[in-house]
Amino acid sequence: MSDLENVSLKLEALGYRVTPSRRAVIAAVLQQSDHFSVDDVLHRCRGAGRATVFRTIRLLTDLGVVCRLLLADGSLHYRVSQRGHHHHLVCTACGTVRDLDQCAISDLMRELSDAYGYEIEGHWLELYGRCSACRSAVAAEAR
Amino acid sequence: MSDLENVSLKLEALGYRVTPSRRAVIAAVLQQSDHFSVDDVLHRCRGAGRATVFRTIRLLTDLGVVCRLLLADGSLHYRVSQRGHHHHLVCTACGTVRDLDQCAISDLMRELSDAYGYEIEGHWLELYGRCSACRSAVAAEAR
DNA sequence: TGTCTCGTTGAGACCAAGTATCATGTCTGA
DNA sequence: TCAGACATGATACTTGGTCTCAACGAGACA
Repeated sequence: MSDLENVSLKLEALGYRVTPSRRAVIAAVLQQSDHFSVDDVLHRCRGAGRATVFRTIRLLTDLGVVCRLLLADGSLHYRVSQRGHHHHLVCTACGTVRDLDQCAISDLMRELSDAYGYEIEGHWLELYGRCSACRSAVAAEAR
Repeated sequence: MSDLENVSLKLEALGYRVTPSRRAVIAAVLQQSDHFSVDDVLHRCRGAGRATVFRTIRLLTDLGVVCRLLLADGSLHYRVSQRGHHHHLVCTACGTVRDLDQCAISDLMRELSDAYGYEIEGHWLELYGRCSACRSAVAAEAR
């Protein structure tokens, strides 16, 4: 079963209609190999209106099909999400993103919860750096 | 020496002029007991123009006098910063913010750096939850 | 078949946050 | 005194997103 059908079934199961516009947006989103902005999706499905694209992406975010990604410059992008809660490691040079295998700070949250008396409900963590490929490219140039 | 003078000296040391508009913005920022938006500052110093307020707050951010704070709803606020790099614990009920004493994930970053071959340059971490006061208020109501 | 309901649509107005531009004012150092 | 740099406020613009609204269309039901 394709990803598109998978997502369509998810939507239908929750009582949402799978309209041609929604299919177009979902297909455009699933085509993206890396992270993307709403604008990228808008360009890929000219037929669908701005509002529809925003609505559908929000829907996909709520469903966990895509996740939000805060870039180092503060702009908000999206990314197809293969798993549940996780974090990102963003290369500031080439822009590629790696998902971290699991939420790396659950222990930390327990600690903080005890130390400060907070009941921690959520968090936002993004890490920025240079991937090994970009580092070796820079090293090669320097030589 | 007051905080205002302190910041003024910092600015002057870096070659910036301390103009009446800048003083007004800095004073308005320092008056804020908790986090604030640019709009809050705009309301407090009517004399200064929008652009000047934005410019001055960016300057203060670069100087480390204020830090940026991402709220749970995604909106960007600012907060007077008493220390260097640190993170925030935001109460989603009453909105108060606690600074974490130190960067809590430096160990984690080393681990990830080794595991993924990234040279980690920066990160963004915000934690959201309910403070002990809000939790006990809810508990009292439930009784 | 007709019609009613309700989710969905696209267009476009609107909003908030921030930046760019520009004429003008002010400071500073020669 | 004067030129040049810095800073200003007003305002237009950009970006990213939401709201509104009339129209559409699928499904339920008589």
